[in-house]
This record gives sequence, C-alpha cells and structure tokens, in this order.
Amino acid sequence: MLPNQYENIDRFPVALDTIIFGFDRQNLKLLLIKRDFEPEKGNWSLMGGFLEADESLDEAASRILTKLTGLKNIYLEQLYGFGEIDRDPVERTISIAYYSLINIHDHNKELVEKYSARWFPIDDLPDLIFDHHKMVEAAKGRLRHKAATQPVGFELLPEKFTLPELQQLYESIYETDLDKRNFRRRILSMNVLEKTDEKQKKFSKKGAYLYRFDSKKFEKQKAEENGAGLSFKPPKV
Amino acid sequence: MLPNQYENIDRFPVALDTIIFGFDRQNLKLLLIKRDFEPEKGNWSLMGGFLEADESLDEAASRILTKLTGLKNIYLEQLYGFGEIDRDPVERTISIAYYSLINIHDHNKELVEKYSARWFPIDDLPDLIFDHHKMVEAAKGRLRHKAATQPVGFELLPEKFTLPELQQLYESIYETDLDKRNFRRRILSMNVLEKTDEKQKKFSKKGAYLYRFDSKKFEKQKAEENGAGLSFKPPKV
DNA sequence: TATTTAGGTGTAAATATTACACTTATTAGA
DNA sequence: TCTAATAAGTGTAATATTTACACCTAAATA
Repeated sequence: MLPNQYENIDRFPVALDTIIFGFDRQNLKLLLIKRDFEPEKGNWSLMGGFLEADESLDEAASRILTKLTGLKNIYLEQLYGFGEIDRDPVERTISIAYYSLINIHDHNKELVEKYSARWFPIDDLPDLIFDHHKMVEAAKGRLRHKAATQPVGFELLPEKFTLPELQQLYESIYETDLDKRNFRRRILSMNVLEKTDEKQKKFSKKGAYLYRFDSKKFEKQKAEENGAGLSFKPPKV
Repeated sequence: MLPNQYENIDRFPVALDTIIFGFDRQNLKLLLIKRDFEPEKGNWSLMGGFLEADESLDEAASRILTKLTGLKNIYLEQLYGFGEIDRDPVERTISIAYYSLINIHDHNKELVEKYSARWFPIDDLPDLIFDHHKMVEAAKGRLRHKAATQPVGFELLPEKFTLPELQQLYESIYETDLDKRNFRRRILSMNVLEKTDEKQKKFSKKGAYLYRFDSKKFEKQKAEENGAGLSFKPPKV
C-alpha cells in the first residue's frame, strides 16, 4: 500500500444542511428544526448532520432528510458549498447545502415532532443559526431557476393536483401573479400532464379537474428536446 | 469556552480543484497540469490543492489558481461539491470544484512551466485523473448556462476585442455556428460594449473594430433589470 | 487596377409572449 | 326552486422576439 501523501494536510468536519421545501395550499414553506444542543440551542435551524466515512455526499444528504421526514427517494439536489472560516462557532466546518422538494402532507409526524420541527411560510421565517439564512436565499434562487427550466413543481404537490393549485405554487415560487389562461396554455403545452376525469371540489363549487404528472410523457419530451430543457418562465415584469 | 460537541465526528481533507478556461483564437481551452506525485504521477489533472485552516473555500480556490497562473482577481465561481467515497484512492476526500475564466495570453509562463501545465482544446482533452472529467463536463455545462445568462465571455478575451472574436468564443462555448447579423444585434443590444475607433487588422484586410466591455454600462443595465439577467442565449436547434 | 478576404449591414416571416373578459358548473341560501 | 355566489374554464388580437437570409465595403496584395 502506498504511504498516505496527505499526512500533513488539514481535515475538517463536513456538514450537510438541507433546505426542505413544501407547499401548503397558498404558501411555499420550509421545514425547520429547533436545535436541541449548544451553541444556539433552542434556535431555529435547517436540518443538518455530518458526513460519515461510508457514504457519499448525496447519500449523506438523503440520510439526513430521511432522519427528519421518514421519506425516501425524494427530490434532492446539491445547492452550494459554504465554507467561511467562522461559519460555525464550535469548529471550522464546511457545509454542503442541499435542497429538497417534498409533499408537505407526506412526512412522518412523529419524527418531525421528535426534532421539534415546524413548517414556516417562506416569507415569514424566524431567525436562523449560523449562515443558514444565506443557504435559504440561495435555495430560493435555485428553485426559481429550476422551476423556470424544468417541470419540477410537481414534486411539491400530491400525486393528483389541479391546475389552479399548480398555478398557486408557481405564483409563490416567483412571488408574482400569473395570468390564468397563459399559465394553463404554457403548462399544458409542455405535454407532461395527464388529465384525469376526477374533480377536486375542496375549493370551489364547480370543482377543478385533477391532473397527474406523467413521467412517461416527460421522458419523451426530454428525449425530443435538444437539451434546452422544458421551461416555464415567469413573465417579465 | 464550550466543550467541542463535534468530538466524535469524522473529518476529511477538503480539496479544491479548478477548471481553468481560456480562449485562443478559435478554441476554448483548459489549462491542465501534469501531476508530479503518486498516485497517477505523470497523468493529466486539474490544478488542485487542499483547504487550509485559515482560508475560506473561495480564498483557497483563488490561492490555488494564483499558484499556477500568477493571476489575481480572476473570475472564479464555485461549481459543485464532489464527494464519492472512492474518488481519491489515497484517502476519502471531498472536492469542491471551481471554474475560472482567464485571458489565455495573460499568465505567468514560469509557473505554468513549473507545473508542466499545458493548454488543451476543450474537444481534445487527455484522460484525466480521478473524477476530473466529470468536473470538466459540469464546468462546460455551467459555462454555457452562464454565458447564456450573463455577459461573461469577456473574461476570456483581452481587454479589447472584435465582434468576430467574441462570436468565435460564443460559438465554441455552444459548439454551434451563430448568424453574424443576429449575433451582433443581440450582443450590442445588451448595451454593455463600448466601441473604440481602433481597428484590429490581424485577421483581415479590412480590419474589425475593437470593442471594450464597459462595466459602467453593465452595472447600469443590471440596475435597470428585474433580476432576469442579461442574456445571450444560443439559438434553438 | 483586379482580385481576394473578412467585416459589416437590414428586412421580412415566423414564433412566442402578453393582455384581456366572459361563460359555466355547482352549491348554498333565500 | 330560484337566485346569488364562487372559482373553473376558455380564445383572440396585439406586441415583442427570434429567426432566416444576401449583398456591399474596406483594405491588402498580386
């Protein structure tokens, strides 16, 4: 075996912090936990954890997400590496932030309780520890970009959803109002939605048709594309 | 002082690897070094180094870039964190990749020689060690996206450049041909270029006017924008 | 002074985006 | 049972953006 040439270099704890997005009727929300150890005990924080030797970064992020939500196979994407020297007062730590999109109704309530976690509307977040606020801002930007580029919003909705719900979601991602007719035309022209003949009457007397994201159609679309990406852009202001 | 609650967690070397883009007349190029230590001694590699305790990730990436090129204040942007368990055979290492855009004629020749570094055309790269090829692919994608979104190509050109040169650059970034008239209209309508009254006659008898990136105009444009970003998109195929 | 070379220029057609208002299905309450 | 209320659903015209496309110009050199 080779001698380890890396003998004299510094080693650092590598943290993973996850920005967990959910969507609840009107509002984009984040799942935050109440930190139960010092420093900053009792303050709000992103769900996080440390990288272990036997897992990749993606695996670690996924493990940490599951630890809080009980969910597996969740949309999870690396966001950015945060490495300011003093970002964690305990010790110099590098944090790789991930963001994930989950169906807000679809998580393990006991686990969430165990971590004293709570959903906060994205526009009414508490103070966060360390540089977590910076991470959240980065995630908001990334989500906006992602949603403009790929039909990713579906991850935040239940399997079946109505177009008005989907529009609400996009409106809260972009923090702007969208025209109903233009929105429908655009989203339907992506050719990734399948209309069911069920109606959802929770929010109106008339009821709105339920749609389903059709991953077969999506794959087909992707294949027909030239890498430009399916796109849903917010209107220019 | 608080006891260190992080006592029992794993620590890892944190590497920084930089994808260094340059542009030479016709071709987008990468600056690669010949690795002079085991493992993989003698093979081609991205310029890299390890994070030290007294520097942020950005500072470390910048230090490493300067080490090879002699250049400071260079366009440098974090790309992605690579963390597969076995990515480095010596030891489990996390690498944060950065990419940078430099003027290819504007680097310290002695340093480059010292590292046995060489510029390679982007479409004719040698085999690279570890997961460096994955990093390069990610950087190409990011550069494409960045160039479509912000007027970033200027970083790769000398202070004064002609529109045909700039077009060449975009053509090699997108690996496609662009229409001369449409390109000019688009790039000029961004309102960030200043025409000088000098001509560059290196490549034609008639000579082409030299332009300069006008950062004041750029700032003004940015201010007038609604965050959508100045954009130069490749034509849809 | 004719030829060669790359630089420079405009317009029309096609496509994409935006703005905008009324009808429909259903429920609840008079 | 009729009326009012509510959110869902639909089409078109105006504007803006993107694309396709071909000839003239300036300078050098043979």
